[in-house]
Amino acid sequence: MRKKFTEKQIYILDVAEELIAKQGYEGTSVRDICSKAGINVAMISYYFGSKEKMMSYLYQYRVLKTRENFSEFADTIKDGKPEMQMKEIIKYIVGQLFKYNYFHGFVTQELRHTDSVKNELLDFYQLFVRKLDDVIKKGVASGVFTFTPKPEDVLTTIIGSTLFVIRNRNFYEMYVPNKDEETYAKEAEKKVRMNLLLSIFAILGYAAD
Amino acid sequence: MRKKFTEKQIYILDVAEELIAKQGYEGTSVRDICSKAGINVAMISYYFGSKEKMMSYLYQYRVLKTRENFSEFADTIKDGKPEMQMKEIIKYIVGQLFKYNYFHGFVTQELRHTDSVKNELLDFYQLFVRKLDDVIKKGVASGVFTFTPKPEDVLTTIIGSTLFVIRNRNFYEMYVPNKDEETYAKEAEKKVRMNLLLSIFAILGYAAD
Amino acid sequence: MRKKFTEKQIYILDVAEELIAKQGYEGTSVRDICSKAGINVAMISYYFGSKEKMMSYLYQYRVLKTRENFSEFADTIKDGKPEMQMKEIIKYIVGQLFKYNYFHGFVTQELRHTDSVKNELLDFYQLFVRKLDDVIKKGVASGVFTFTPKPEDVLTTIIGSTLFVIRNRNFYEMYVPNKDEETYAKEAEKKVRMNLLLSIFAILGYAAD
Amino acid sequence: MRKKFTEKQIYILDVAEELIAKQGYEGTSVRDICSKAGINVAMISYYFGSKEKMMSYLYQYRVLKTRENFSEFADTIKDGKPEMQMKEIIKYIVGQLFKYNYFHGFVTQELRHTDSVKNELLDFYQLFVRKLDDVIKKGVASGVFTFTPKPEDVLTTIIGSTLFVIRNRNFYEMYVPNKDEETYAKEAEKKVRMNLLLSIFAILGYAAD
DNA sequence: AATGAATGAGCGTTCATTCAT
DNA sequence: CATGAATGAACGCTCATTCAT
Repeated sequence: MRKKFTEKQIYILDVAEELIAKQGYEGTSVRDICSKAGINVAMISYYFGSKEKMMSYLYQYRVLKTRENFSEFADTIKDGKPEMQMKEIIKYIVGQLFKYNYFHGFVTQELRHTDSVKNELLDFYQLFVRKLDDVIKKGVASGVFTFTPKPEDVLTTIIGSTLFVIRNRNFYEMYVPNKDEETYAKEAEKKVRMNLLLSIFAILGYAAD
Repeated sequence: MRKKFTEKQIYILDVAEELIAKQGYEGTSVRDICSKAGINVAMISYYFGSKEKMMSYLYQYRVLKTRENFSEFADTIKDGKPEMQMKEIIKYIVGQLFKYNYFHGFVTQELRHTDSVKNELLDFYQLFVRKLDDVIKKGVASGVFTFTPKPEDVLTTIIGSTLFVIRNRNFYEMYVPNKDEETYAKEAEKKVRMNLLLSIFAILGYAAD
Repeated sequence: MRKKFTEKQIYILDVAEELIAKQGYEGTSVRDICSKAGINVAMISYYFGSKEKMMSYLYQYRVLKTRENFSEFADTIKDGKPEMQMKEIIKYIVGQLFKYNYFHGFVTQELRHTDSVKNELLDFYQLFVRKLDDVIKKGVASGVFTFTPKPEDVLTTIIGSTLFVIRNRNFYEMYVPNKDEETYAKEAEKKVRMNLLLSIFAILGYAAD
Repeated sequence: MRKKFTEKQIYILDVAEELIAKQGYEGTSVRDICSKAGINVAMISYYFGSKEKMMSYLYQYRVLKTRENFSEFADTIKDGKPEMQMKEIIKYIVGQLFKYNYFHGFVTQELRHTDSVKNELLDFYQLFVRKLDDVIKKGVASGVFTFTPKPEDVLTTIIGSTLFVIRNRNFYEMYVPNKDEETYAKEAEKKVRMNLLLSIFAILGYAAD
């Protein structure tokens, strides 16, 4: 059963997420979070039980939101052609990772502690895998795709490449025209998306006509 | 000029690397490291000056080793055909990441502190970019490759996908036949390598004959 | 503007002062102070920020108190005759040094660190110098004193002699009749005061009639 | 029985004395001393047994030297008139304190630990007390002095005033014409000596004619 | 006779958490 | 419901000292 969060709790989770993504879980003290959030140091234990539980709730909360979001998204593309669906999925995943990079930045790094929680991420990834599987199969059946790469590998390429770009900004920005804080993210996102589109459509043996 | 390390220092760095990769820099105490290494708590300050300097040395040491290793590798493939070279590069990078995943697991996460050090990593990545660029251009010139994807994007796909697999074992192991501790790594490495080969050769428009 | 201290802070400062006067700043650990005060080791950082800042506050606090105290004292003698005033000043300074010897015991020894703080002590000493100057000049003008020794030298003799007695108890107690813990201080104070009265009135060429 | 010191030990003691006088006993680490002396960190334990014992030896050594020195001095004045002797004693004590202020600067501050050692200082002070007593009595007998102040009080005034000046340089230098590092000490010494001469001859009721 | 590697204890400080209000 | 004072444990580090050579 999942926890319902109050507005204040959500606010704290947002602050915590940002700091933790920047500084790491251990590198972010409860005092940091509370100070930035303008609340009492005792509040995190008070609201969430402990720092670690807060982390768990933060995780839960973001997964929940992302699931809901993905459902909505899946709906919007359900009637499209496979190649369009694939293109939209790539765009969606890349976009979400860039938008919530705070979250995804720590999700695989900081959750060393809570194994239970990892299963939720698993379920979540499998949502994507299943969706990709559908699209690939449908495309192959309709003849628009030639090959059938494993959906988990396609997902791996999408998420892996995007996270690498996000986490290695000082590397990737050398190849991105605009480097100022505001536009970099947009340019980088575009570049990695283009790369993934080419790469994945190539491996699918997409026969554009 | 770079520091030379004694055997004992290297031993400590190895222990530290493993723990830090698992638990993060802040999550790994000096006491943890010394306890696991069977040495006195004072030794890290004694040998390296401080925990942070140790981190820097660890980084330096591993980059140094990897550079040397890459030079040797580059030599062994310098006379091959482009498609063979590309295949070997992919195999090499994936293999190195799996072998030294301890190191690469934290390299982009834990080095928030030392900007100077990031530049070394940058130089290092650019070694790969240049090599990939050479190979792609040569392949296109000789007609074996049809397209010219950006080398930085190819590198991004290779490293990103591999790290994702390494860091999300509990996801990827669902699609890997053997899951026991010993053989998993080997199987996962093979799977991700195959995926990358297909993916990158597809995007290169490789015309096998 | 100066910091206001809570009762608990003042209590800790008192404990710290006593220990530091006995054992020196470096020789007194935070654990010593907290243990004697019956509080947690974290409290000194908690209340004062750090051990060093605590030292600074301790100094500030005592100077403040002593200044206030001196103002009151100066008022009580302002209408007396110069010889009476001089006598009272000597009595007052000696008395204060004996009473707050903990503080004066370290004031010139332990404040190697904080130059800023030394200026406050300087101002403080100059208060005495000015007052002594007034009294001497008035006494000479009225004919009750014959000579005009420098006020800074008079102060030097008063404070120097008294501190020497306080700090070299095992020397001075040989010449003091009662040596038990309770009465020694009183006897020693009386003896040094008598010596200073004789000495300073002699140098002033005091013509008693 | 007293220890005999080798040249190297004396050298180390000299270095230690200077540092300890500046920074205090606790504020001076064995590493500081050894580093400044250009010797191995283990040497202090090796030569003296421990840091604390070294301190004790340092003390012993300086007292020994000062005793010998005083004997020589006492000889040179033994045939003079009491007023000349008194003048020379004051000059001698003040001079010694200024010359060996390193030593005297910590003698009453840092020897909190070693009670045994304090007795030696006691003996030493009593040498002065006896000498002063002789001179005073002789002067009174010969009619050149009128009063008989206690010799321990005279000594207290001499040592106390001088040490105060040495330890509170930033106070006293306000009243000293030359303040540069080289000449300050000389000027301050002269000023405090003049003050003591006036003060003590006044209290002795010295009838110059 | 002297070294330098290594130790264990203790340092000042910060941590997440608790508790009385 | 929320606070802020207070806690004990752990942190990275430096200390005087020891020990094998």
